[in-house]
Amino acid sequence: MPANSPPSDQYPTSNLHSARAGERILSLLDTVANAGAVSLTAAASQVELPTSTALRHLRLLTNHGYLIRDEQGLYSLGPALLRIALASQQRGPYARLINAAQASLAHLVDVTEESAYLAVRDGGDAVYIATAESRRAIRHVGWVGRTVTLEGTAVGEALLSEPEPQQPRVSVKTGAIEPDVTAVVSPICSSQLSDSQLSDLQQVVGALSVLGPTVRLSGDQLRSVVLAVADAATEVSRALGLAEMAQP
Amino acid sequence: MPANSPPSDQYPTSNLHSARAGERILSLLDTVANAGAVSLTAAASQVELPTSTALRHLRLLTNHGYLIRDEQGLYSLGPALLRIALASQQRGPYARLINAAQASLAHLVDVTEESAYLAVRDGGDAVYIATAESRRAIRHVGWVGRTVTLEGTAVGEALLSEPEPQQPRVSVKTGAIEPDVTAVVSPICSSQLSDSQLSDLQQVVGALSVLGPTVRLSGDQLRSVVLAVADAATEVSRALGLAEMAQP
DNA sequence: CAGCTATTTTCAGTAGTTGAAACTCCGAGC
DNA sequence: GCTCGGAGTTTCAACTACTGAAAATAGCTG
Repeated sequence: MPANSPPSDQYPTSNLHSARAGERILSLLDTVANAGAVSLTAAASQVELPTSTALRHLRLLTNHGYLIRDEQGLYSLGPALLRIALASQQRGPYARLINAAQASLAHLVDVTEESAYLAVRDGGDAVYIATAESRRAIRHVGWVGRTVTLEGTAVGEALLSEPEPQQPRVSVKTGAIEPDVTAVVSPICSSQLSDSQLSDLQQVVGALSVLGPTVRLSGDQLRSVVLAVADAATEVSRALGLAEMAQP
Repeated sequence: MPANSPPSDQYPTSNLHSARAGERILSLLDTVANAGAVSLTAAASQVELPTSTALRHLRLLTNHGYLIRDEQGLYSLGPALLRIALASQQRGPYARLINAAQASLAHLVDVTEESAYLAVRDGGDAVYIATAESRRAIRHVGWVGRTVTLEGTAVGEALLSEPEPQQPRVSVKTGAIEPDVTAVVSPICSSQLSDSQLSDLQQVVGALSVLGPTVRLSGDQLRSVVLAVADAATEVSRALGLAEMAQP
């Protein structure tokens, strides 16, 4: 439960007034997205607003197709939001990252026999945005679209780490989110080459995770997974760089 | 270009005040989604706002992760939207539809050798929300997340048609959106069984489209595609009904 | 360096937003 | 059938959060 993603640091939050109406609208949107389907009163109490105010905002969102209201009066995500979200998945700035990572995710599954994920930062959280699933009977599934805090997690460590393109650091954590699950994560760097000077300033743009039951991730097995993840991350970073050449 | 989706009819638009700030924020989101990557001034002029006002709203969206701003100052869709997209694909009200359709989409590709899409209504437009791609060298791709008008298109005809569960009507149109592309579309019905009385009132909830180059869609080939699409649509409608039984 | 354009900040006026309260609707219990 | 309670909707006066012109700043280009 990543909370109603509060203004989230990471961005300088230069405060020229605080936009109350807007904040509230976005909070409501978040609430509905997290809950799946909410009633007016539930949503209102969640964001601590009088129902009359909440109703007005929810109406706005509904009139624009961002939400829909079913016959029982429950709000859920609407087609307009889906449109934008899908557009972002296909053509947005993350599309290239997802493309570049897909092959490496599959390869990671082949080598490690555990599920592999791609994660990016969203404020103070990490979101898993793509996956390749392990083929074993017991496996880690269903985290695509989920968000976890950056604090005290392996993904967090990776996403917040300093960019080190050549020798990516690998983070390993056990039971940070769920008990008996071990995560092996390495950051993906992109060479944001600023046009003016060719000195490319590196930046961490995502992370590759391998997630599996702790019992299968220890000793030699763990060691080989760590190496595989490190390799995969460098591979993706490189692929990203090449893609950048091709399509500026 | 579906315009900055204006309050869009279809919804009763009960007007208790008009929420200016909110309207503008949503317009800006739409603008960025359509444009892909926009500068402040471009976005501002698009929605006809002074840059100072636009800046404030764009900041809000950025602070919440709905947009991101690259080093050149261009705005594009942010990670929060990705999160919502994936969540909605898994748990949202369209998840069931997407699930029910996935198999039929794949089957349609096998049978017709053309790309197949699933579309739903969004105000006065249709949005393509899922696809299975043809495996032929020349094929229709990349329309997921795209929106087309309902007027004069085959999808439009299907989505606006009266629900006829048993014998779904198939619409065929050539060159409505792009020249040399033919669309074959059939509506998907769901039996929204209202709890009180068991008389289920049918409703069109989506549409299956097969899209391909006109040269390959004529004569006998076209005839067989029409049949395939009709079958697939009934199949999905049926699957939806069953799913409803299982998970109320 | 001068001149341009894009972006950011400031600030006073006011129109847009707010929420308590009153009202309606609907289902449950008696 | 009538009453009660909770959820949703509407109203409206109060007020503050929003607005946008203008001025300041940053970033290019010749």
